[in-house]
Amino acid sequence: MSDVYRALGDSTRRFILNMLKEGDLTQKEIVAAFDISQPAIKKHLNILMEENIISEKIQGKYRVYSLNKGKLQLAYNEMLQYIADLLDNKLESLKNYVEKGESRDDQG
Amino acid sequence: MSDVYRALGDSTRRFILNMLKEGDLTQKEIVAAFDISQPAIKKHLNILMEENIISEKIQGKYRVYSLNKGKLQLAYNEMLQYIADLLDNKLESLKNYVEKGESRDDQG
DNA sequence: ATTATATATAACCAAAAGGTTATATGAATA
DNA sequence: TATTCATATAACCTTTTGGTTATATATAAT
Repeated sequence: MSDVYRALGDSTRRFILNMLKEGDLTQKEIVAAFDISQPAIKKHLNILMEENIISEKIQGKYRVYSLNKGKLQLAYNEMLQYIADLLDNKLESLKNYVEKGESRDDQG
Repeated sequence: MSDVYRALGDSTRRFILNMLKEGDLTQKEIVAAFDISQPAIKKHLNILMEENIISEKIQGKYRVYSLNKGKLQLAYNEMLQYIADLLDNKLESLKNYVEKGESRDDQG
């Protein structure tokens, strides 16, 4: 299992991902959304890129960042599989659980 | 949001959870499974207990740890929900994905 | 060509995380 | 009772993490 936990383990990074959900953004735009410095944001972006959760495209003097949804989906599946195995869960009920937050037929 | 990312963000702790899936274990047994010291393991156990992902039962001189499956499921649900929101995920396709490991229709 | 803008990078810092050893304590056993 | 075993805890160390400021570089605009 890749270390998506690390990448998602920081609230600034989670917020960056939330921003990128709405659409691609330049580094400048991302920096502007926070109270921390450009190098600090850059480090977060680097971490997200190391985990392949976002990717970077050079556009002149800009760096445009976008969500790597394929990778996120893989991460999602890995985690879902992991928890399903761990709990001997029926994927069906887990699916409901995530989607609706309901039907906790606790088969622990 | 509780700090599940922190609790699950360490591979030693995830391994401990895997061990506890098989059944309750004493601290001694858990320590024996790793190359790190008893106090180090104890710290990991404390973190997992702080997040209520495991619980401890005193049995004489032993501490018996058990997985709190309901809470673990909640923790994973939280993370899965976060990623699902990022992806606007249809969980139907994910079901296939996990079950058959196929159909990577990269919708990046 | 000069200046301004966007980003990259180096050097540094404080706090947190994960580990250690040494030792105390409480329960079981010889 | 003395000893051993399982665990707890204190003190400490190193590395990582998340941040800083200062400065370099590359592109864009004057």
